[in-house]
Amino acid sequence: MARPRHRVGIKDVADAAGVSVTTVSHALNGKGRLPETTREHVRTVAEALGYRPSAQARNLVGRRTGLLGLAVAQPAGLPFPLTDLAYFVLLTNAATATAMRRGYAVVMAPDSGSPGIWAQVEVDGAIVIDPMVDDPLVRRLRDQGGMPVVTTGRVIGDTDDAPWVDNDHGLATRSVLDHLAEEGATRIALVTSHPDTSYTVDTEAAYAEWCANRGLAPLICRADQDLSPDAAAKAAAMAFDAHPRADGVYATLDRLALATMQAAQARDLDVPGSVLIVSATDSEAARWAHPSLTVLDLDPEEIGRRAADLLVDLLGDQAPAERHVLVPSRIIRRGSTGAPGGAPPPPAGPPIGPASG
Amino acid sequence: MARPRHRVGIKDVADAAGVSVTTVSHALNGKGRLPETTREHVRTVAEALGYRPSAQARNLVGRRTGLLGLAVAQPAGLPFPLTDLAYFVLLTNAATATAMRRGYAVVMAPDSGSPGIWAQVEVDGAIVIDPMVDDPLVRRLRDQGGMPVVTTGRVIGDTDDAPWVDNDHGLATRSVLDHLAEEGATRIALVTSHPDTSYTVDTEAAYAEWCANRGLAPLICRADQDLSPDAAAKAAAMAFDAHPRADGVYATLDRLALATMQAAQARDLDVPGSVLIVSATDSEAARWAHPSLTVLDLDPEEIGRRAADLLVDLLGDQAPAERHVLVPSRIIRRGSTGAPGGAPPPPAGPPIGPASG
DNA sequence: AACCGTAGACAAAGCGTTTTTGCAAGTCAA
DNA sequence: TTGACTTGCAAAAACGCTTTGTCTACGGTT
Repeated sequence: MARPRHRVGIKDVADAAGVSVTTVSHALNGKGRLPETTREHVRTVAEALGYRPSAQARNLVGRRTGLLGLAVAQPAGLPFPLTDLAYFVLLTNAATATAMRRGYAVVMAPDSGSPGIWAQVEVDGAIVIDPMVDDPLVRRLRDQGGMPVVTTGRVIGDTDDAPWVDNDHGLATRSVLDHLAEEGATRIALVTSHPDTSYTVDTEAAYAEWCANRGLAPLICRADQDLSPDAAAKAAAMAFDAHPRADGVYATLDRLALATMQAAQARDLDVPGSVLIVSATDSEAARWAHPSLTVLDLDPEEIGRRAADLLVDLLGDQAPAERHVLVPSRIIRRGSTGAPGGAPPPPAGPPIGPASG
Repeated sequence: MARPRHRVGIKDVADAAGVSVTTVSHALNGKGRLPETTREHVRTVAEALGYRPSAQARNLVGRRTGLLGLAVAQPAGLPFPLTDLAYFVLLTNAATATAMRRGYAVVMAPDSGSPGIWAQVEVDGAIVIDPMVDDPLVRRLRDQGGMPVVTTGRVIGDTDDAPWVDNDHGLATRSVLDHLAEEGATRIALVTSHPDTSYTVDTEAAYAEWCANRGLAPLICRADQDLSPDAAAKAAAMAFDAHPRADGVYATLDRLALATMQAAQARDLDVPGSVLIVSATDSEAARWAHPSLTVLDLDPEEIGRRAADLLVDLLGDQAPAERHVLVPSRIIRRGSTGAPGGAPPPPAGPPIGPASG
């Protein structure tokens, strides 16, 4: 009751339970040899006292930091990641929550150049979002004490057993293309950025194969590296200045899809009347566009959760169930492929990819 | 050379320098009574050995966690903060970098309901972005061990000496309104969200006063709490369905400004020909819109930096220079107020607000 | 009866720092 | 010359946990 401000430590629990600190530690951590009765007793007392072990002390003895790094790969010079911000925020929040539940705090920072923030702070492991081909940040982090690094999206050029979490972009691409075809598109273009991440590579490959299977000529419009509005507009224009022009477009980023829509409308092509458009990422802007954009829901939250789980597994004693995780995605049909435009988002389609869990 | 894998600790430095660990600690931390020569010597040796003190051990003895919380106030139920994502990401990155430079890691999480993640993780202090009136999260954090909490934007209803970092939204509002008037607007409406954060309150107040000073009737269009596209559209519509209708609009959020532009264009009102629009926040979408939106650059990075600095000051021994920081903002003129539409963003106007630093 | 194995518990040794205390040697005033 | 400070450094005690090693009973074996 009149407890001193003194935070309750393992010693207090031991005293209250009439046992030694060793026993408390063992009981609470499932170590040592103790009868279940004692464990239960200690647990009860600890609970009653509101005991919460000090992360600092625990980390000190365990020679860990209790921190997980969360880095977003970021082309040099750009203030923003290329990844859509909403995607990134959802992923991040989910990863943070999961990591915390498992005893780790997440510290987040952009890549930002050579020495970088990541040389300063010590973390036990790291998650890198959307790494580039042969990503230097991933390499640096791995070198730095040989810590485990989980990537969301594969690192093209990496060894086979590097752990990752990803959507099945090949499968997703095929189902988007099927959807466009079903809705009547006969000449489908791919508007994408430079293929330097696994999802762009996978998407291009799946697109090329899909076209080949149907005897169609592929039309790939790549935007310049920097993804400026101009670059996006130029890439989008390619789809409509081609002969015959595209009547369906799959864009790998919402901003590319929006640029495509602008390009179409500038040419008096009605969306979805004359052109169907699908974006691979969802965003505020995609929902607000006129018409609203049909998108792929990549379930960034699940990606974040699984990445954090995988990383923590890797840090623990037992090996993780699987070093590679595929997260299913699904199409959200909106106005740009003819779904009835309206306020409440229409129900999502069936999941694409392996079942979750 | 053939050092064992053993990470270099304070003991190693002491041995190499031929002094005790006490001396090393004192020398490196500027404590104790040591001649400058000894300090210098120790520093040199430590540097040569690449010594980096263990944050865990340091925190353990200092009874701190070395963690700063970064929470974004988030209306219940919404997956996203109301704050623009880009604003939020820039602020966050800057705060993280600053905190790290000063020895703290930043863990970020959304508010997310009552018990919340913040009851789990222990932090030494926290930054809350854009708190609401009488924000419950701020209250909970303060109660929780009496930790210092810095807010970006004031908590309406808070005591006077609660520390905060903010833009001078009153000043900013006046300069936006002046800008609109200069460009020819005679009837300027304010499109805003419900006044439950300090910046909306300040903006409404400044707007009302500005109108009163000129004998103009104010026209405030408030969107519903949830800020859905529909709510935004409805608020925007008010500005043009009023009689006489608005020929200038200041919107307190980029999505409101975009909705306003859509509403105008739906009524065949040319922007900027017949209606001028300014948004209080910048974003990807604002830059991409047609015409691109004139916005206020709130300098979220500076806000993040100053908030982190203020919080760390508060945690340290010495009191911070000032408990309240005003960060200057500036207008970025773009197409929606008649700036020549084009690729390179036009040079920014003069700063609004007190000089930085 | 002497021996062994084991279940149950605990004391004590760290983990890598900071901080407190102590203690020589040197400096200065009386 | 003597006490009273000061200076420069080190030994040792935390900080709050985990882990290792040890010790005592006690039942079962030879």
